[in-house]
Amino acid sequence: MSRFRTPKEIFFVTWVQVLKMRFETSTIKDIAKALGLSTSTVSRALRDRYEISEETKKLVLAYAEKVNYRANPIARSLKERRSYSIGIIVSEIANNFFSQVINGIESIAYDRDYHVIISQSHESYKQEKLNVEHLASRSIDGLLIALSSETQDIDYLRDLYSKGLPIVFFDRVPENFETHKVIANNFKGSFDATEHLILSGKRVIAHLTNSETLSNTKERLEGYKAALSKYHIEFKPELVKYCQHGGMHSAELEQAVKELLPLKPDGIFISSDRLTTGCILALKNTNPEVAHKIAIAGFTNSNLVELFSPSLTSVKQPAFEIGQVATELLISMIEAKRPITEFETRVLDTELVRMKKNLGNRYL
Amino acid sequence: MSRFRTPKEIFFVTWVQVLKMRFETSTIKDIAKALGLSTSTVSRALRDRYEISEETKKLVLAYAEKVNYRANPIARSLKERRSYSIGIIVSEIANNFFSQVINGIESIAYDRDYHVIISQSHESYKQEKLNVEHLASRSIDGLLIALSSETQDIDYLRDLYSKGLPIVFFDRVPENFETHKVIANNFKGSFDATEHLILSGKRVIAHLTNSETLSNTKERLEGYKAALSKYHIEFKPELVKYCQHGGMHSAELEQAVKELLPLKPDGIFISSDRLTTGCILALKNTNPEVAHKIAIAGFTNSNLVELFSPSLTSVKQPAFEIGQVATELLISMIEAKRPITEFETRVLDTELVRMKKNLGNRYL
DNA sequence: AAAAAGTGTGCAAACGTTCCCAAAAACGTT
DNA sequence: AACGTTTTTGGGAACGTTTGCACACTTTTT
Repeated sequence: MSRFRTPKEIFFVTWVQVLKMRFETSTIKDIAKALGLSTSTVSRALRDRYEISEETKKLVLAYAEKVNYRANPIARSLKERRSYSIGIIVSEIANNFFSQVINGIESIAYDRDYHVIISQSHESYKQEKLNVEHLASRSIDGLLIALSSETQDIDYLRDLYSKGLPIVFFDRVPENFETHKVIANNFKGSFDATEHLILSGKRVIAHLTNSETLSNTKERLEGYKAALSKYHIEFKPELVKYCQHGGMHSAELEQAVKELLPLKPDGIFISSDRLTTGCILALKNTNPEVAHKIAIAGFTNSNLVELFSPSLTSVKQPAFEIGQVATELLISMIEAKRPITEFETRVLDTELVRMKKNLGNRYL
Repeated sequence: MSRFRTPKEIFFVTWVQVLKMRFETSTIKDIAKALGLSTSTVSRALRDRYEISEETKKLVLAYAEKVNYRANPIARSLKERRSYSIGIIVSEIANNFFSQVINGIESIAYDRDYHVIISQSHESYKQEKLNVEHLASRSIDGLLIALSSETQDIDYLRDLYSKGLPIVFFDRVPENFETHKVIANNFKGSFDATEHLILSGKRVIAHLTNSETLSNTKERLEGYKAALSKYHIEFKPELVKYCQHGGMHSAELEQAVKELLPLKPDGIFISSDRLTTGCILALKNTNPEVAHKIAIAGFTNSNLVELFSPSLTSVKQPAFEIGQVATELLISMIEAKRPITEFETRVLDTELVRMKKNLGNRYL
């Protein structure tokens, strides 16, 4: 019995394989041959190096144009050991905040000739780690990441960082990790929102928030507390509810609402996009009769808040700008002449969008 | 006077360049050397080829594991002339429909070891073309695309296709382009929505829709017409408003609303996600007094419809599934043994989510 | 006992670039 | 006229893989 020496795979020729034969994309070599030059000269001419005479450059450029030459970025990446691409990790692109951040990132990246690869963690630590490692193995030049709500252990990021992968955190940033970070002014945003609730006469203000471990959870809690304290309202821990999964599971939210309502809050301050919309939904689903009696203020970048009923006061983060700034910092790290040692944490102000009284109250 | 022979660039050493020296990622060569084997053997062992003895395989695998070997996908891409990545073009990731499609795409792609690169056209033809060409030059193995609302000329896609780039269209598909396509059952979705409006007593039903050139615009118009006709309601062309930019500019929507209202519609059927939310916003902004008097039914995949006021009846597309099916078709093309000649257009059913009476009417 | 077949491994070329190093050409200077 | 300089070009290795082919060794067949 002999082993199968010529297994099927050998005859398995895919369409790509057939096509690549005539997917005739001209290379530097072709140009060189056609023009009777060497590949080095052509390469340099195309990259507009000083060593090449104007004449030759013109010649090469014209011919390249004629045959519609496109440099092969893969080959370039291999040679230069970098990919001109940056990785992005967010929990969910369907989240308005993150999609706006991504738009900001792209606006800068494309300008600087980087391209971006987006990955979603879906608020799962496992998924996050998997994606980051996948990206790293695709040799991205840098990473922009907002941690998932589950993430506690960031040693895997430390590892990559110490191996030379530039990383910039945004929105959800770790505490003990020395690199650039870009966040919204969470304290002030929360303070303003809570104060707004107080000024409109609310006294029992609950706080619904994300996983306790997230950086912005802490900051937002502080803002909430500070506002209460300014108006001499006692802080009651039982009015604060944490959602481990960031509102990814509706059960989690309904549970939180269920626990909160018996405490008779007349206002709720909610600290994240997904939680805000999720909470209103849960409220409407489980206790429609009180949904319109509780004033709500929350972080959200939804551009549809004006449509919501019950209406709410929202804290809008400068998402686009956060993306831009983070990208600028990242690219500066990537292209820095020496390892960076001075890191900055940029804090961008939020905007409070007050509920429109005329609309908001009409249906109360 | 001599030219500057040693320009600054020569001394411009970036951090990446420094780092890649010690970004010690072990290669096949290293493994080979360490184990006293040839690179070919190692390569084959890692790819689990039949020619290599079990013994050697074990050895190699163990060592690779030990030094945490990661294959360099760039090198592999260069050699194999494919990148194991597929490009996606949508108009806007912030759009619920598209972000759900993307989730569907990813769910399949990652399983099959492809990774995805997302680009946004922002409903601009120019941007779309630019992005596609950028992706193509990054040697994606295939393309999934929903055309922008501006797009008329798809010759540039034909070009790439004829050069061997597999393309699958979804949602917005061209007519005269022979390839796989995946769409929702737009006719039925529109019919159902329009019928729903009629059955709830509306008789003057306007239709707000996307650019006239889009495939699904036509199909949805037909569904709308068919429902009218079934109930012997005369079709009036002046009740149909097209939005060239798909609602990207609020002025466009406000203009449409302004033109529509004098015709005293008691119902509006809207044919796209962005238009639906945009129209309600425009209605509320320009004519809040009538906003709640007009029944609205529209395509949208927003998971927040329940929060909207005025509430609406929505047509939900099976976005996730559309993404999955499109990806499966694309990968089948990429990996096909011979050029495909039989193409299919998959049509997936939509779901009508009726407005909740108890909520919807409470504030009328 | 020799030939044939089966099995495991290695050599070397290729993928399309970039860039170091040298060589050739053009130009001045003595 | 011979030699330095400056400017322009080319040769060829390298980046990390994959793979056709050749080779050597082992086993089976005749």
